[in-house]
Amino acid sequence: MYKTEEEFLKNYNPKDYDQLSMTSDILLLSISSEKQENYRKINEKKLSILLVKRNEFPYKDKWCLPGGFLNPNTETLEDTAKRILKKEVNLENIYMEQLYTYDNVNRDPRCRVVSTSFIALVDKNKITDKINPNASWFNMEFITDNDKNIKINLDNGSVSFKIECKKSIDAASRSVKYELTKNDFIAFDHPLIIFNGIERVRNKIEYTDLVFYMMPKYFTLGELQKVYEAILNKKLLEPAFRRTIASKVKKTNYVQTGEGHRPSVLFTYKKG
Amino acid sequence: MYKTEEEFLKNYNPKDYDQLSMTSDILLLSISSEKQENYRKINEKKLSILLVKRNEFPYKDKWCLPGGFLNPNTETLEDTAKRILKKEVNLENIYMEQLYTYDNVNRDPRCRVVSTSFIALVDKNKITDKINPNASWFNMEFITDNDKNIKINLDNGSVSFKIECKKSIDAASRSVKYELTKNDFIAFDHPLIIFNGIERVRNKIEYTDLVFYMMPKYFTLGELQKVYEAILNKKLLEPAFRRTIASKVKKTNYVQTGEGHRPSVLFTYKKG
DNA sequence: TGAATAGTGTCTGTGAGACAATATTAT
DNA sequence: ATAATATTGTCTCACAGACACTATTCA
Repeated sequence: MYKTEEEFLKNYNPKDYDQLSMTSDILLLSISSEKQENYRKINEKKLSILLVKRNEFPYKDKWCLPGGFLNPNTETLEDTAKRILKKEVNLENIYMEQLYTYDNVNRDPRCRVVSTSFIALVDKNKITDKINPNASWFNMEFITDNDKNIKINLDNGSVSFKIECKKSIDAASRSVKYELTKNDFIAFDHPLIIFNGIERVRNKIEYTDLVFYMMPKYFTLGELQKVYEAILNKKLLEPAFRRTIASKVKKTNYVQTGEGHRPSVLFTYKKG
Repeated sequence: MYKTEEEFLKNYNPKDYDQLSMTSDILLLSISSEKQENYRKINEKKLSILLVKRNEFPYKDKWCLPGGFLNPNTETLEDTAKRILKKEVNLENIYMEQLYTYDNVNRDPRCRVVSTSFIALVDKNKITDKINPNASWFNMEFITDNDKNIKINLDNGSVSFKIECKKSIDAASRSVKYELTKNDFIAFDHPLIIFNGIERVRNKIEYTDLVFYMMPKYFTLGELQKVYEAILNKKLLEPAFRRTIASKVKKTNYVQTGEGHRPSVLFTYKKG
């Protein structure tokens, strides 16, 4: 055929083959802090995610993860994700990691679309203005402690709905598969991305410092523990928690007062 | 614009937007067993990977991972990977998991190609005939114990070459990045896939049963330990290894004899 | 004063690291 | 007999789970 690579490349036309579109979808996670009626009680912590209400076909009026099409000429998938986040919540330089690539043949009714998903973590307090009016934070509540049937309630203050799935774990590879059993409000296969992303974060906060991307600069160990508990959806023992977290935090000279109980020392994240 | 989703979809033409091509690349791993001169010595175990010699542009005459273009109309990326494996090594129903999606804008000189990579594990003994003549198993040798600069020697009996990289670990997320420092023989960004894949397998054999996909039906605990050591690139203590592996294996009534030392009991994989 | 959280002490059991000792084979 | 591996015993140390105890604040 061709004698040199240059010659080959000059004659190569990608349009001779079937092509496809790709999107980046972002699971943006943060922590909500809900004031309690009882002044003594500590603020409740919940994991929350950003959803966007679609005002175009397909899945018009359903909620979905922020996402958008890759520009194949200029962008990496992470570039796309960053561009979308900038647009939706006006945020830059936040933590992001690739989650998984979703590629069911019929996952998008428009055409063949393969989507690479990303997990992004942020301290919600940093987001103040210029959030897309169609975007909204939903607090997550894990309804079941059951490890097989996972029920999640999503609530943004005015809308509330549930997604449910059956989780199965392959014995040998420990890889997790989710079979969606309930979903009336979320578009595409995005519920699966949510389930998988939470799984990833749950695993990783046990052996990484990922939580701190969602924490404010100063926090108490009690708050930090509540955040762990919200993500893992289980109670932790205080002494054990403090022992294991000790190497990751640094005590400050500040304390948090005015709360009807012994004031707690404020800590910051200690790298390394 | 459109009043119904059907109407919208009828008028939607993906060709109005820039599209791209995708490939699946497969890191097929197995274990080699090398006879020693000394009849008493146990067979040496090495991790080995399948590479294919390219006989077309681009990267003509270089080696690469088995891979191929996704057919966007019919296939998932895993379907593509399976089709390729069937073609290259005539194997079906082997273990496979998605590794990572590689999407540098210029990673392929032909056009924009995003590649999703898969890890596949197999017991090499099952592969006997009908292997693609351009494909070849390369034994891997980790030259440095250094955790930052990773040097891997690849050898298929007639060709031998090295790939090297600098590994850096993000403190907070524990995510690993590789910067390629030496590679003269492997096409595309496939060395990165190799480094990442080995990392994944190393992590996962510690808490999953993945090794057994690469083991024959019957094996001794000594062999199994050698396999772990080959993958992890470090010596393990025997009593500790046996304690931890105990729940995953089942003793049989067979022993392996004829080897100049106390015969060892043959074990099989025990699920659950 | 008391409700509520903050923070510390310590006992126990599990499991990995380390080293030692014994067992069995082909040449 | 010996080299080489197979297999088991056991001591120690680190660390998580569990529970108990003390400290401090504001209404």
